Amino acid sequence: MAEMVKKCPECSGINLFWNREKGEIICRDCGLVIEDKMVDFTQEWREFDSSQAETKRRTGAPMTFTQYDQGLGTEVGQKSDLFKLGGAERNKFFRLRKWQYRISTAIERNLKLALAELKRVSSFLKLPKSVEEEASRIYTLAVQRGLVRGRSMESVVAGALYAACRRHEVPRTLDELSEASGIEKKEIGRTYRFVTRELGLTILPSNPADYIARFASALKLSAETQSKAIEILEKAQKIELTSGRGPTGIASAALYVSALIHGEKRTQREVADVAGVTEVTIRNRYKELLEELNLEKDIKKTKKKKKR
DNA sequence: AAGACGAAAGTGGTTGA
DNA sequence: TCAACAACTTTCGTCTT
Repeated sequence: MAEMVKKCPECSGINLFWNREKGEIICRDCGLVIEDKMVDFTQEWREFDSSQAETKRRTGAPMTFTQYDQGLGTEVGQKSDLFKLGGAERNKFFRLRKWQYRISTAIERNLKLALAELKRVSSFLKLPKSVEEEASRIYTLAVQRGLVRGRSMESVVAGALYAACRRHEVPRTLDELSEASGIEKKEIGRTYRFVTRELGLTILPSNPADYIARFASALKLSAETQSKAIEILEKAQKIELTSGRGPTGIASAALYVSALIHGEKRTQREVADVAGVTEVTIRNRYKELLEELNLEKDIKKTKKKKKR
């Protein structure tokens, strides 16, 4: 009995990702959340002032970084504490509370705006919830360390998202982030580097294989072609053809070759557009792949097959 | 005619003195 | 801080299918 392979109902991709913590199954190709056990009936979470917080905030809320203070706030004292204090102490108390209020409202305001923007960009790119959560966490940390100062809020948001994508092995290119957020590519790259360095986030160099699934589905290539492309990538990595080169270029070249081998030819132009690189780059990588992995025979084989 | 190929010049980013 | 450098892009002419 053949086991049923789960497919994404949206794009029928097979590259599904099970996020155990959140109980979600996510399609890595199109970002669709396929199974989400926690049906979300929650009310609108935004609070506009502390009185609304009283009515809108629910006790026992899950701690989340998409909420500006992770759903948990700290305040300097309550009025009832005042009875315990003397005059000088009392003044100090008010001063502290005033400052606390000022600082927290400034950060709060920033976070509310930023997280709204973050959600917008995230949903535009159809990113899974787990990535959005991670990005929110990164952004929150960045704000707390004052890393946003001197930079536009949007660019830090984009940088945080970019970092979160890489950490969750669902990389998006800088171009995609740029399109979604309206921030220049180099600006995103800069804030991304800055933020990750300052926060000491370790980011693995992105793996070309992570791009394959998404590019392949955009080009409507078969699953066999996909796995062949990944196979090629692995070989290429072993002989260190991949180091130092842009991961998208390598991924697209591998995909291009693999499509040729399986007789599902796509033009260099098509692959280049999807991957966000130029034909020239594909050609260069493609040439290297052919030379180093002697794949010519595989391609010739499929050509002969076609003639018959 | 379209796609593939390759050369040449330009760009943005990294590295090492 | 500056220059050398590698990767990648843009542009354009030529070859192949």
